[in-house]
Amino acid sequence: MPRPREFCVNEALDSAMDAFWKNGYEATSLFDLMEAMDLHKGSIYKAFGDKHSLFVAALQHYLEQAHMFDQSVLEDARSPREGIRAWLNRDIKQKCGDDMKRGCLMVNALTELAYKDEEVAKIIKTHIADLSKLLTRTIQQGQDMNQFRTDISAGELAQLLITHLFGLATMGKAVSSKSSTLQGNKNILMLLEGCV
Amino acid sequence: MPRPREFCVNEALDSAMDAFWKNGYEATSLFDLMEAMDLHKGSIYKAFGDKHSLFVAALQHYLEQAHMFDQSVLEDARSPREGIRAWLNRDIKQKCGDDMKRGCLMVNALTELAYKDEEVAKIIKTHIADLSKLLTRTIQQGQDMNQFRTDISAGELAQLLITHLFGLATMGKAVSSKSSTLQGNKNILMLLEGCV
DNA sequence: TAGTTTATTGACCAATTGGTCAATAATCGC
DNA sequence: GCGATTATTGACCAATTGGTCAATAAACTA
Repeated sequence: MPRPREFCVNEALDSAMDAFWKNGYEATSLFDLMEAMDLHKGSIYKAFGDKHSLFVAALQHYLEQAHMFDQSVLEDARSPREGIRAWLNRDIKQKCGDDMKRGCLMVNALTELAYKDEEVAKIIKTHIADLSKLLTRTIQQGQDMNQFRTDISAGELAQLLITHLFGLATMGKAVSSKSSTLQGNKNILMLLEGCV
Repeated sequence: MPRPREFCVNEALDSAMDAFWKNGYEATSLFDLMEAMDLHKGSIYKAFGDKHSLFVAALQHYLEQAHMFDQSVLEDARSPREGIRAWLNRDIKQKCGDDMKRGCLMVNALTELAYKDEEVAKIIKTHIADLSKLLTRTIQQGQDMNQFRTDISAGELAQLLITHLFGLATMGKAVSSKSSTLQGNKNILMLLEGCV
């Protein structure tokens, strides 16, 4: 009985995500969002609530995709070592173009908002914990197969990897070269292997 | 012959730096700055120019202090390995309290602004290059003294360390525990040492 | 076709934004 | 004390901010 929605919620969320991704939360105005989503103010408020709720929705949208990606990359690999390598290199071809400069939406949000925004902080903490579990499991398997050093626990190596990824997302905004990033990832893998 | 300034430029810059550090560039309003610096609008504009110029000045103020700190920590250490260890742990006592959540002003600025702000991006690129030189020199010395692995070049290890530090600055905003950070730094040092 | 329900639209709003400027005040050399 | 020079002050501004709402439109059911 109601009048149906004229736009696709998922597509609109994608567009909002892109806008926030490039310019951050504060610097993205409602006007920017209207342009990006191709919607009028009222429609945005009706469908997503206020600006902050929209941001949270876009962030969660992003994290869901990221989690699915992480999971499949790690689990579909031929070996734990291959999985970690693929996970590190992820979409390195695109990421080292201009896109590198927008970094990772989660890292951007963490940096810009975590200090004062508990809701965003909590969402990201949960995602980090999930990712940590995923990585720890893979590394554990790799240790069992003698692919990774065992003098540092799987959990701690996972933590190191996540910190490295966060660093990469930031570093890419200043210096983004495909070859140096690839080289860096290769080195990190060497460090993980230790003395065989 | 002129009327002298009533405030200390350095102190005012410190206060502006703190304000930007906590809340970022966009989210810090002129009003916030007026309160933090205890100055009227006109005085700020007369002394520092517009908001962006003030931010750049505060950032440079921060980076000068950081560079002096990095330099002294690395060069005053008893050995290269000790230097890197001290550099990693830096002010870890304060950093893991509530202060951890504000992260590093440079990393914050890079994340929030580099995508669209060439001036800020350039300043940070230069600082990273300087820091990289400093670290590379120390690591090189450590390699010569057999304190660090030599199968990865000093420059690449330095790059890895900087990426790790950037990651730490971000990670601290989500998960900041003194013990886990210390443990992580210990692990990174182990990785640098390789098989002796 | 009438009625119910929800979506779209754009005019509208108060508050805040970054920024300007003319009046005033303070210091110095003379 | 006078003039030159610069600092401080706060009133003022246009533009933009996030957000609301009443009118209109579209779909479905009955």
